[in-house]
Amino acid sequence: MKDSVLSRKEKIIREALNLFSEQGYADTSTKAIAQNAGVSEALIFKHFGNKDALLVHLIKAGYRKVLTHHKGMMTYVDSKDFLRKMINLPSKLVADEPIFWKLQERLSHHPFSKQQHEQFMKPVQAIIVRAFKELGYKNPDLETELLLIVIDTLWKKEANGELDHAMELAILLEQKYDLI
Amino acid sequence: MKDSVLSRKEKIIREALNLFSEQGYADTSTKAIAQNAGVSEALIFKHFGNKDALLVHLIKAGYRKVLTHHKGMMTYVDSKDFLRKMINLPSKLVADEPIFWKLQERLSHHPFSKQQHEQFMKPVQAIIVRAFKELGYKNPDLETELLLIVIDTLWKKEANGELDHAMELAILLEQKYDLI
Amino acid sequence: MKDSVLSRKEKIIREALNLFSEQGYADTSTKAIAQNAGVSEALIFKHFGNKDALLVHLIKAGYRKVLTHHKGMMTYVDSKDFLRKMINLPSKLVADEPIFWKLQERLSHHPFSKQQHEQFMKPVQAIIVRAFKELGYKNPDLETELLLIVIDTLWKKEANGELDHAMELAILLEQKYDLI
Amino acid sequence: MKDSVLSRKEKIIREALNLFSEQGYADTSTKAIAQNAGVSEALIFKHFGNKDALLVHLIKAGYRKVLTHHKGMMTYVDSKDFLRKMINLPSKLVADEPIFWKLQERLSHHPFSKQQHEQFMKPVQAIIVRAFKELGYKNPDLETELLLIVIDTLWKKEANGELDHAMELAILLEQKYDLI
DNA sequence: TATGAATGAGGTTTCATTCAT
DNA sequence: CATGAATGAAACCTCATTCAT
Repeated sequence: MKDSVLSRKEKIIREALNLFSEQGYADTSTKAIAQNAGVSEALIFKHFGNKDALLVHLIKAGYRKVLTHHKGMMTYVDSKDFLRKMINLPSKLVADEPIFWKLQERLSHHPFSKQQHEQFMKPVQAIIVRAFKELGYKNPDLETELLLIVIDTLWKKEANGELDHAMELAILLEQKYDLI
Repeated sequence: MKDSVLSRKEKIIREALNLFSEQGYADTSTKAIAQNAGVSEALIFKHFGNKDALLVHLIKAGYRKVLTHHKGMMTYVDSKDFLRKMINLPSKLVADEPIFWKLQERLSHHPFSKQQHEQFMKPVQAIIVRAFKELGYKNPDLETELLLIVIDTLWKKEANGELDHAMELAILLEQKYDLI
Repeated sequence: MKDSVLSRKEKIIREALNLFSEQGYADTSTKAIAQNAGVSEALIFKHFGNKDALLVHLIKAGYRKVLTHHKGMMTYVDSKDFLRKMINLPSKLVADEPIFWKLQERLSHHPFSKQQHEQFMKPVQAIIVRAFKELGYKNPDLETELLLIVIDTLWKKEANGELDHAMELAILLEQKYDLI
Repeated sequence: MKDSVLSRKEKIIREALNLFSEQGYADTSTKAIAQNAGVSEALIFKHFGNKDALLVHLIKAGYRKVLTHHKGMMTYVDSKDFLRKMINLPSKLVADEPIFWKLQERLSHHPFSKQQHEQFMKPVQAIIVRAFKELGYKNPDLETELLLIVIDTLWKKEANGELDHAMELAILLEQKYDLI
């Protein structure tokens, strides 16, 4: 729609994101990206060097945006508040950058994608453990692992449009953890 | 080790399974499969027609084996017993056919893989709903959705060797659902 | 002419030799080779792996042929005889495998080409030194270096069709070294 | 070191000379030249039109410099003196413009390079013939051809750093032609 | 003068697949 | 049943070059 105000580089980024997230990395040719972006194939390589570097750029840029946007989201007020935030994080993240998270889900086996996601999630883990501890849970580490599993699937399904009752599920979880 | 007693076709199947599950479908060439199987590339096409049909064969065969092996697993004795079975299903499945489930996880976006998995899981869903109903849960559908989410991630992580405390997690879940 | 009796692989070899020797390695595309050989481009890679390996094959095969053909040429009867042989070697070599030596000249900067040629020439050097010693030359090493320089240019020019009086030059050299 | 006092055009010339002479013409991209020169790729085309014209410029400029520098070198005093000059020409030339002669050697198949070199050498040939005639050689033309062959290899090897005993060889040649 | 942005043409290589034997 | 020889199509990428600024 606002095609004309996007630079060619931005068009490439947009179409690469779209195609990678829909068809996967291997099944998206640089030619297809170029055509969808209305740009010469060579320009992709001028801007990003090679196909993999384009993907890496997408992922880096995505996490950068996510981090600046959700900085406040990670702040710890009290244990219950934090767990509530965690439970609702998937919906918020995906609502903000739906295509990026779809990409992240589809490419979860790409080494860089994997690494970045782990790096993004690592700090969270420790805080969840702390929260469960404060709330007197018997096995905070295991509780954390379980919650992270749920969260992990929540954003993946949501990004894929496979989650019909995201909000209800969040509420159910909040009840189960007695956060409400 | 028992290379010599495997037919050429079986060798192809074995190596295709290995490679697809490790590197994905698109990143595994028929040449690589043939080489690993010690077989001519052409033989793959004699036996399976084309690359996609080989994958379809793998998936069908996998689910066939799973179904015959775990028929009893699905039988409904009582609600608590069934939920317990469901919670422990991932570990059992993956223990039985680790590579198949790794494949299934890696190829979760392949249309046939997806379809087969849904078909495999559909019958279960209804029974879980029933179990939750019998146990007096307020929102059995939502509870089912949540449990299925957990189960889904359990087998995926387990198949990928990313689950360290599978058993403890199962026990934790059983406690949470008051099954123990 | 005898196109029909040449295998496709041999046709590739023949045309690669022709084109590389005429236009150089970098300026000869694999497509051009394939077209001249009446063969698909992919076949080049099936047979040789990559373009450089094709060149290496050409060079190796060339020296193999040269060595088997000129084994006797290198035998030492007496000093004068050997020097005479050396002086006439260029003409003989080029007469036998003109295109190969043209290739060798054009590609003298390619590392493998260079290496193979040095390896081919090294044994000769020592024997020439010995011959000059036996003939009482004051500085056999330097005399050898000079003779090798002449020989080196002789085959290069001859391979390039730039030597009009090869035989006369050989005779002149034989006179200068008092071999006649 | 004196980077700052070189104009951009001169930097291009310098780096093109370096790269062409080291890697050859086809294997040197205009991008590489621009990067080494710290200059935009487009500037090469502003200054020289196209890649080939840049090479032609290099060659022309090289011979121009060589000619102005070695004008006296070609003057004929007497036959022996001239032959002595010819024998020592390679060392002198290469000492003066080592990279240019390396370029000339590497690009000996480029039509313009070839043509210029022939044009540069042609006048010399006639004078060498005259010198050999004056010295009473039986076959002055053939003697000239041989001497030119030696000279040709001398500067090529010297330019390539493959000549260890240039001076000794020159002396040896002077002795052989009785010039000392 | 100098550049950054852009591209068409072409390069090498890989791929899934076919076919004669 | 099994293969070796062969290929068309397409992949990623590089190149010399142009043009607006």
